[in-house]
Amino acid sequence: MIDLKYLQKNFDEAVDKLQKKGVKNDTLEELKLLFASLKDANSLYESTKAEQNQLSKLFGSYKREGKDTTELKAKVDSLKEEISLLQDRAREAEAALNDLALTIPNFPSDKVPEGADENDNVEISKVLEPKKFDFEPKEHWELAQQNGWIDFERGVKLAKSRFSVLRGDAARLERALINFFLETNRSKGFEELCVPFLNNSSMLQGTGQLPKFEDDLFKIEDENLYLIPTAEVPLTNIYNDEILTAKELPILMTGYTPCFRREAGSAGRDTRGMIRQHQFDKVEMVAISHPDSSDDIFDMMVQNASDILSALELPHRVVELCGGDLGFSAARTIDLEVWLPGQNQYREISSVSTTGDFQARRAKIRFKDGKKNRFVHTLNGSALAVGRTLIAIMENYQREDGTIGIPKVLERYM
RNA sequence: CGGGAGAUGUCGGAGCGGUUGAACGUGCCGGUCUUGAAAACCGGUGUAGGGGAACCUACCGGGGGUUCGAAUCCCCCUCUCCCGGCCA
Repeated sequence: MIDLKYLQKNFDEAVDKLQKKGVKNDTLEELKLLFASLKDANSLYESTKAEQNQLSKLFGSYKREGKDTTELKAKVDSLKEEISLLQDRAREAEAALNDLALTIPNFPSDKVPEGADENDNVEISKVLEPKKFDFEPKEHWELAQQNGWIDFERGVKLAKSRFSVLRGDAARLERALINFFLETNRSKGFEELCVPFLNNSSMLQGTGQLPKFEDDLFKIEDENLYLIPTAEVPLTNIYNDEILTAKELPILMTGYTPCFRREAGSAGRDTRGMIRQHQFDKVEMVAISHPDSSDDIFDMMVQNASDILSALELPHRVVELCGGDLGFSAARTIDLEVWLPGQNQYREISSVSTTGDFQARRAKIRFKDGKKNRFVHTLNGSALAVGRTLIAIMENYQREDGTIGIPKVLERYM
């Protein structure tokens, strides 16, 4: 949730910022109007209500003193009707404002470059040189088939398209990766959590998936529950509606969860192979931080994800997302893209974002700064997407005969 | 899924329908005392919105109702706990 007071006071600046994210002026204009009309409706209701409260108090003392109350009662009765009307109006104004405000994306940070889409993202660095193959490297699905690692057909049979089954060494490798990631994150100070894979609507609103992106989620019929699209949802919302002490910050958390996505808008994209599935494993980092230290934590999280890729000896590049490519909740995002020799391109394997206080406002996560309560900053990032790491290992560690090597750091986990 | 109990501030736990935003304890902050700490004692401490301020409004799980007035009475929902069934 953006800061509506800020919007009101610095309207032009806010419009400017949100244009980077493709929000229309009209929407913000409307938001400003709704905010003003809520204030009006509220103060009118509150002052009238104050009057009624006064009279009701008076009524009490009249009764005690044995005075006649019929005149007083008549007065209050006439107020009551007016109040209920004013209250309805105030509530409507609040609901209208709230509905619209929840659909406004976060302000991009000043560091975010201008740009319309992923083509305008800025490469910051490349880490490790892609290895030269003296044969034509295969794509992961070929290797998967050859090694009996991934059973796409039976995944589809069990569920539907975009589901798959890992078998044998692939399943073991998946498990090894999860352990390796969790252990690495833990050694960097992240507490490991094991959380529910179903979260209720209020949590999904807290992190920004709802109300706008309901179509991207799997919902449980007859229950107010959704399969989580990322561990960011449960990990961030661990502190939903809580007030932390400054001493506790920063809180660094990591967790492994499967992630579930409808992929509603991506028909036809990455249909082959395991790049884009309805269910995939991911190890996530989440930080709840003091506003002053979130920039440093952001850098640390990017570095951590990159270090993990380096430890696996996987070539990758670091990319700063431009305004047009930023997600709804993000103020700033850096993607790590791993080199896939079979596809001959870099593909996203980790995405680290800071949301500033955007999610904290929605999820009401605050901390005591002296006497005052302030919103924390929340950050999240993958370290790493497990399925895509598996693919990267397959393509980067393939040998001419189609067999696949295992990264050294994983040996002790297999 | 069946039977019983409950939901109040950081936590524990009071609360005749009006001076209760909420006793008391605890926690936290400040002070006295102490070589230091503990203990003891004194003071301060909920959240959100509005207003320059005094102050006003809302909140005792959520929603509705009764009433001049509801944490307190009535109805619905949700959740939690205990007993039983089922079950990893």
